[in-house]
Amino acid sequence: MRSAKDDSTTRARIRDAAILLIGQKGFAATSARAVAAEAGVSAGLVIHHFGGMRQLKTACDDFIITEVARRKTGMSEGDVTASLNEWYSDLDAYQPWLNYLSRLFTDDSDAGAELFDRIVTMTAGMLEDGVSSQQMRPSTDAHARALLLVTHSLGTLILQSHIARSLDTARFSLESLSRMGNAALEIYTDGLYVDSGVLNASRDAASVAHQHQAEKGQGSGPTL
Amino acid sequence: MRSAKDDSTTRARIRDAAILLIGQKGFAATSARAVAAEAGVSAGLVIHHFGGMRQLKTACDDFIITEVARRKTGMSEGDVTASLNEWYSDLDAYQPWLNYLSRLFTDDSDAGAELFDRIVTMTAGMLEDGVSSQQMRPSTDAHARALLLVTHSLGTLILQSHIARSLDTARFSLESLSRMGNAALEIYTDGLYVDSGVLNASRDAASVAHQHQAEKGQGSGPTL
DNA sequence: ACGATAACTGAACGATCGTTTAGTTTGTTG
DNA sequence: CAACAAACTAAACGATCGTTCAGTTATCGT
Repeated sequence: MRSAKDDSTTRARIRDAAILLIGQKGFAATSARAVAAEAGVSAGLVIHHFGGMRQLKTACDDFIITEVARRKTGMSEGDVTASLNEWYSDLDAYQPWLNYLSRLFTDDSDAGAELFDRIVTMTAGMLEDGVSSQQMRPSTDAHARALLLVTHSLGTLILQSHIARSLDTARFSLESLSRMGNAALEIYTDGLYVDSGVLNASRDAASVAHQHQAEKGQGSGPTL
Repeated sequence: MRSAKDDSTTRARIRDAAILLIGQKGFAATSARAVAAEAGVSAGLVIHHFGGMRQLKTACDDFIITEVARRKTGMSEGDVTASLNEWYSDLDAYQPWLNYLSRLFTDDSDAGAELFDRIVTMTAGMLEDGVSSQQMRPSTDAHARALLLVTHSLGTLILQSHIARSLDTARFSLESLSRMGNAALEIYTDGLYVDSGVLNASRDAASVAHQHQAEKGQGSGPTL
């Protein structure tokens, strides 16, 4: 169930300790000494192996990004969604990685930006396939739709602690994943509104060339 | 266009400087001296007015939460969504507050948790109203649906920098808000899938009592 | 005008930060 | 076993952290 790169070298232990702590507290709140203690080594060794805290951070970024883009079996090598599903299926083992991944998108690093864009591109491709195979409805703004779906997915990743608390389950529990997934599928299948009143109102408002910005904002209602 | 609490006391200047910097870099990466420099005062004065950095943080939390729950005109006093729409309509002025708000939800503070739960409760009420007035479709899991919509909304808030980059606009630009809002309304109105095949498959998989967790994960497809 | 009170500064304190350095242990290779 | 390289530790360095403190400036009621 573990990854093939499960090496037990000291360097790997330090890297894993850093991923754990950065995922929990964030990079700025993670000291070299704390990483060393977690890995059971001295502080100097952390710097000796990575050259510095900044390099350790990028090493962790690279590791996580490589892992998120890797699939053991079959599939195309860049399938990020499949990787995340695999991670979701063995939550205890992968939770530190999921935590780190969240941080990657919220402290706006270059690595996080590249990964985000790659996921958007991949999602756009999946939507294209879905539309051309007539399983999904086309959008008037395919790029925005892909971006929206990625935002929704990563939003549930980043806000996992709030979701778990609100549902009174553990983080990334099967129950919360199932309930949130079904709620999403309901909307993705039947929509939320019974008719297209709100959508039309929004399009009308937009075509009047936003005289009053506030109006459009209010019109979006639950969209926020 | 400014808030009524636009006081120019030194204490308020320090608090605003802290909100700006914490919103930009995060609390752990914001020093008392940096806040002091931004406010144009000495470092000691920051501590003198707030008693310490931790108290300054909670003062900022309280300020933001009070502001987000406050409406100048008319509406019920706890309307968070309306406040956010107001903020969205004057983006240059409110951007520091939006940044700080994002941090509130990502460094899992108690204040952020309380605000999140309040937004969920409020959204659940809006959904109830929408259903009972026959404007929205009912859900088999109303709580999960409210939680999902809040997650989506706050996701677009937290991931704003990625959204702006992907759309090649400024953060919280009108163009990006409009495109993302319409993409969301499309899905909320017509759904994403042309039929209920995926939804049914997911429900079938769930009823088999998750023998293989991986299957359900895969079944959710673009839901991630 | 004057004492009291609050606002405010600049220097200093101890703690902790990332990093360096010197020296020790460990492992490999002849 | 000798010799060299890598792994590793403990101590120390300078920088910066939050906070304290002594002293100065401004504010204000009487």
